[in-house]
Amino acid sequence: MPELPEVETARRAILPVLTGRRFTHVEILRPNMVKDSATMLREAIASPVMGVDRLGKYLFVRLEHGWTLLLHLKMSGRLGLRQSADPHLTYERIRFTLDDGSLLIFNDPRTLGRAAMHPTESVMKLPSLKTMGPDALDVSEDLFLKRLMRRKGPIKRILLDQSFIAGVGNIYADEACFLAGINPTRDVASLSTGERRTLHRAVLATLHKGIDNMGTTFSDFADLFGKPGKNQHSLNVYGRRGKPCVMCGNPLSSTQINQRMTVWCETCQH
DNA sequence: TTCGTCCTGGTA
DNA sequence: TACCAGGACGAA
Repeated sequence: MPELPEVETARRAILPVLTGRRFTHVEILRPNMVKDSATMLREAIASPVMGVDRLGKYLFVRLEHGWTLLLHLKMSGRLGLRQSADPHLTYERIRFTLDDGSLLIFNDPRTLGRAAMHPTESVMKLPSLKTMGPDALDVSEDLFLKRLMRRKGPIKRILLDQSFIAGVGNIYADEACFLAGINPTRDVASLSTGERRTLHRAVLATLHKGIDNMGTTFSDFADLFGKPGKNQHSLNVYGRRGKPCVMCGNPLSSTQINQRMTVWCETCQH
């Protein structure tokens, strides 16, 4: 599931490939993934690429002439690069042809991913973006404490809320809580200042480790050339419900928060 | 605030 | 064959 580290890994991979190039063609194999912006996508796509930015889990491919190609990988999307003669990837949904003949592929088995073209000047006014909080990697301790002040409800739910900080998803939320030694079901209002600081450090450390490991791969995520990340080997709680805690050996607990599987250790997280 | 929906491959 | 995974959005 692409979260901030997977999206950042993708951004770093496509940045040198796309910058200065131009798309010559876009082939939309799944219209539901571009919704109503197919026409604009086809018309604006030929503008040269100036760069690739990221905010939370969104990628912004900056094009000349005031256009931004917005990509969200959602659950199972990944970007791939191949030559036209290479075999197809298994779930190719959108193919972007580059002016050197290579293909940037939006691969997505579940087709929940989205691609859209918007004028750069108004892209941040989109409903999904204008309420978004700061990127998790850019949040200082002071800002984290300040933004946490007004919040209540289970800590896990706050971490998943993209209007709080952007980029944390189910995997890294559970891992950050484990690293902080904080029970993800606890009401955020009950956290001491010290615990809030610890949680902030844990969120950053968890995300940076994910990036250093080139993302977490179960079945879907891989880099541009199909190489999987290796962060899945570093996970302490995600996907390990009922299994022994890596710290104390007691079986890990689980519950649903925000309809998301949440796993933690009753002994090590308070 | 909570729940359903979009989607479909993988697994039990 | 039924169920599960889940990010974001929209409806109740």
